[in-house]
Amino acid sequence: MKTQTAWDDGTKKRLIEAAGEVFAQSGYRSATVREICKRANASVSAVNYHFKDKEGLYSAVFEYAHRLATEKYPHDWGLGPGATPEERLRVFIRSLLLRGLGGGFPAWHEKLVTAEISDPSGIFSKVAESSIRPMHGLLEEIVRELLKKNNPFGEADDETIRICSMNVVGQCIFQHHARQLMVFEISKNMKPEEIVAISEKIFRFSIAGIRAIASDTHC
Amino acid sequence: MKTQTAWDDGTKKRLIEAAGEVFAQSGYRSATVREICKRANASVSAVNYHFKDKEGLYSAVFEYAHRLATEKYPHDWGLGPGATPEERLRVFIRSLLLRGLGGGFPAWHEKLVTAEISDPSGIFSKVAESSIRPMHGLLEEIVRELLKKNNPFGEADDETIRICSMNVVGQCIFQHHARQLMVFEISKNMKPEEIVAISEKIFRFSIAGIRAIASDTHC
DNA sequence: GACAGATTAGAACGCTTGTTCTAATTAATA
DNA sequence: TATTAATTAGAACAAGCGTTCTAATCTGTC
Repeated sequence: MKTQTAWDDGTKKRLIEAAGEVFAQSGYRSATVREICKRANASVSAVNYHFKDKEGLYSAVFEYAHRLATEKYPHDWGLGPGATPEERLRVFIRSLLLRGLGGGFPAWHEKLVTAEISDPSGIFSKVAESSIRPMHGLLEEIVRELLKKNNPFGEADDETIRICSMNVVGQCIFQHHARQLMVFEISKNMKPEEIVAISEKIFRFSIAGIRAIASDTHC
Repeated sequence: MKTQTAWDDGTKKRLIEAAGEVFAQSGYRSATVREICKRANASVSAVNYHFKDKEGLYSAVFEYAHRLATEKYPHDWGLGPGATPEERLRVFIRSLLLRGLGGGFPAWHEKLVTAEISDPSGIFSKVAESSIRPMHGLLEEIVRELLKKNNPFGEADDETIRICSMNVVGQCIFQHHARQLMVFEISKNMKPEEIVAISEKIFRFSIAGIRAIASDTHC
């Protein structure tokens, strides 16, 4: 009766992880179930049995990847409630980069996101709402605090907050894009120290940028 | 004998423009020749006759789009040779955004690039080298001057220059991504004033970021 | 060992893809 | 007008896709 044991070490997990790689590399439409099953050493009927659809498999992959990624690299990396917005931004950027640029299992989560961005499958909208939205909200909250802190008299409008947030995310996402383009094999993963070094540069870049924008708002 | 007249107003041009839209929206693999031909009011054999392949059509589209985009929005927007690097960066960012966010024909060029980034077709590497490389080189030259200008004693290494350049491009590219994700219909184009306003914010953000990075380099 | 349910293997089906092929049509020249 | 080449239309083809189906196998319980 303990059929759930299969989840941890059975074909179900193997399928999810193989699918994650393929989906991340090729996008939803271009990925084929046969390729996924071949990598997972499973039969094509297994995906139908466990997930009903290719679409069901994709949703499962996305949820699994998101759970793993945020467990390993949370947005608030052991930060106390009294942390300054600067610290929170630094940690946010570092986590986002570690999640996407590192090798191994949680690596293809961000690649999945970026693949979805330029070739929307439609499934994304339903599934990713729950994973993207709160992340986005957290970042905007950080940016709002930073803007207010650096210009207490001016009022930061939503448009300004949104653009600053997008600038931060854009810098991080583009790291995946560019490296995926340069290096053909996806498995070429970077050392954590390198990733942290990059995130530090992006952090300083962004902090200065936000402060500049803050002092631009007519007070 | 004047068979080249067909290029300007014949099915060849219609095919290219229809293909541009479809490729930009769906990526190379997901786009179908039948859909392209339907939009262009052409027969499926026309693509084979004029371009030999789906791949040939793609290459033609890319070259055409790149030519149109850089003609309409050059990287150096009527700037004299004595322009400051700050001015050149502002113009660079503005052109990049106008090229990608505006509606109409040159709009899908950048979308093509971003689609290619996350779902590389392999054709890209050959074709886009000539369009991406010089753009990238120009931006790195601007960044190098800015870094040196803001810290005459420190020497800016290549890694720093590259990351700053990537940050600038990442912010611009992400504007396409995010808006493509939010708004489903691709034809939802923005007004030029809005685009310029965004580019101005990104410029101030980036200038401040680069200056911060410059003063970080150990002198 | 025997039975029942869970799981897998692999062929089969219907559909869509890119490409090719032949006949029809158009355009230009003499 | 006759002839020749350029272009188009639309059916046809092989390959690949996601999915479904049935028989085989495994797994746990009596």
